[in-house]
Amino acid sequence: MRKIDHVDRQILQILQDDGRTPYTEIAHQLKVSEGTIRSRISRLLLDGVFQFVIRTDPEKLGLNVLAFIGLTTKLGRQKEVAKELAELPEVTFVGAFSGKHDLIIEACFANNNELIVFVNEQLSRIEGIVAADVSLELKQYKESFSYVGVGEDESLPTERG
Amino acid sequence: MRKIDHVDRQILQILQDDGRTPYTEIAHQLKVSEGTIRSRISRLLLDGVFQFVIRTDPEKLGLNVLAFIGLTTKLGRQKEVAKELAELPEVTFVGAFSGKHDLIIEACFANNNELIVFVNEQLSRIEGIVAADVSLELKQYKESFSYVGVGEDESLPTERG
DNA sequence: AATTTATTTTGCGAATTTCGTAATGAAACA
DNA sequence: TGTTTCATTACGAAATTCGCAAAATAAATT
Repeated sequence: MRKIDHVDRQILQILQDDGRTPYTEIAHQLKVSEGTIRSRISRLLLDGVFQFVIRTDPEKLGLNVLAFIGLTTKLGRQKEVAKELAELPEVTFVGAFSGKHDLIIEACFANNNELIVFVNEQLSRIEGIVAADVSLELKQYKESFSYVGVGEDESLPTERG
Repeated sequence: MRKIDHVDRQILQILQDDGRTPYTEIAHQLKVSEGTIRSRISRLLLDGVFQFVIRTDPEKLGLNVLAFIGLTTKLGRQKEVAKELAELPEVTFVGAFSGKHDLIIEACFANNNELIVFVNEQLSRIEGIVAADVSLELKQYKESFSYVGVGEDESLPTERG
């Protein structure tokens, strides 16, 4: 995979704000040709560095309850539990972690009742979940889906499988 | 705000997979005119239902360490702490929660060392953080940035401020 | 250092998409 | 039934994307 240089990062930065910014516009901002932007974007896409998506506002879709749930799983069942959870549409995030909880998931619901039904009925049905620690989101202060600009170029180690 | 109907949801679903799908293409798939797609999308954007963004792969950007950190804050300092945290580029998510932790944040780093430096130097500098409970992400099983298709239309309560 | 080789950038014309806008159609209301 | 409102459609104009070949750059080799 080719190294991601400063121009690439600038492209990503721009697309972060508006994923539909025309190539011509990006080209103009970065003072290169449209073809350059196009070839770089298609390379970044090919390398799986980023993808075009949309970000929806859960509240506007009627999902007013968002919860993080820390799970303790029975030894040896973690992976299976994770995969089962990932199948559920309410669950928007599943990760295995070190620390207090073996798995942490994020899920969203229309209301508190749906949440409690989820915990009591859906989670309890999954074999291997020992405990669930629910945290209800009261207010969101930040959420960024793009990691551009965190560790700059120099932090990039040479290569990686 | 106008009700989000099935066509809107289908549009969002398509854009979820590829945020650059042309209006003409969506129109063709949904068997309506391009103008309809265009007017619906601009309305959804105006209503803040969604926005065009990109999703970058942290690993491809050299960010191999992702952590969730549960924070306990001093009573009355939660909001200020949250705002300070939101300013940090490493921090990609900040939320206030009910439950074990007052705040939960997500942050990413190039390596473990940067993480420990962050916890020991950045977090400790913020006035009002009582305790930090770090969970290291070992594996990610699912992450969806769009909530379309969770609670279908019928789950949408009438209106909301 | 010179030459080859590989890669990136640029510059067009053609195809496609988006945009502006006015006409049409459909639902809500009086 | 007539009126108002709002969504959909149609279509030409403007802008964007695409395909591709030439030029420029960078990297590798001798």
